[in-house]
Amino acid sequence: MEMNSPHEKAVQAIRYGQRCAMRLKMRLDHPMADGGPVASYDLAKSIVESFSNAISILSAKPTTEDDQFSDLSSRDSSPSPQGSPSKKRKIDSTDSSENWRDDSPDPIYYDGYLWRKYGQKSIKKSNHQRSYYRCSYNKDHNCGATKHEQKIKDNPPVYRTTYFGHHTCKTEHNLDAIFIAGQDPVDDFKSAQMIRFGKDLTQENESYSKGFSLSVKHEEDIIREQTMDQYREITSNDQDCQDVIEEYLSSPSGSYPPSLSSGSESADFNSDLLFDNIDSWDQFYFGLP
DNA sequence: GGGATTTGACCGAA
DNA sequence: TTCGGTCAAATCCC
Repeated sequence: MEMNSPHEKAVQAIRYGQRCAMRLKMRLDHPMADGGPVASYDLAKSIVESFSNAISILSAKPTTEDDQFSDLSSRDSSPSPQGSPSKKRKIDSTDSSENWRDDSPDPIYYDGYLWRKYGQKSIKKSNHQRSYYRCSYNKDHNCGATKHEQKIKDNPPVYRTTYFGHHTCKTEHNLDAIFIAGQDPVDDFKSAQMIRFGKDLTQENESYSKGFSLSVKHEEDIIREQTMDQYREITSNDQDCQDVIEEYLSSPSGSYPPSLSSGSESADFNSDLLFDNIDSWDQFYFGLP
């Protein structure tokens, strides 16, 4: 599948979100109609994901040195410390290859691993404190992975997370597998595909230890709440939704979007998802079987 | 009560 | 001596 420029990818992501928003709007306007098997929550999830990905793509500026160290992944595109090394940079080429840094507009709430905070320090040359974390399995599995996180810019906010060491716990609690299973067909989307929502994670949790599952479930709930907040904001913009609905209704076939016509790009987004199974969106983004 | 976080103390490197 | 990383007791929260 040949991908287009980052700008075109962002447009495709936005269009996809627009289609999902349109369908959600239709469902809200006509709650008694058969809206298909896809849950409204899943539609909202896809909307948020697609817009987040568009933002991530458009925010990337690989021209400056600082940005070359940035993987503009947010909490809804959290990094896999070892999952996508191509998107990260070594801090020091002479140092161990396990050191990575990651910049994000938000603190990284979830990056595929569980961390326990063990310290916080004021840094001389910074107005912001640095927080120190080590892997929660530091003792259980003798995992030596650590990271520290610090706000390095105020406006716009940039949080820098620096990772150290290997996750020796990874083989037994490999949440990363959820994130990096299979190869994503669109490389530039990798940096924005780290969140896992709802039932998929819940199903995965069943295979983990009790405590681990509870911790992950907690983060999942946080993410779900954040998504629902964004969902409410989206659906509150009624005029914009109405414009989309009108565009949809004006389409002779009723299919969406009427303007998604440039051939190859429509193939990259599974429009069937809008009327069938939202899980295929996960397959598209996360490469899940 | 137990696990997670906070925060001042401690320590080593520069 | 300063600074950054870690320790560990105190505290918080479920």
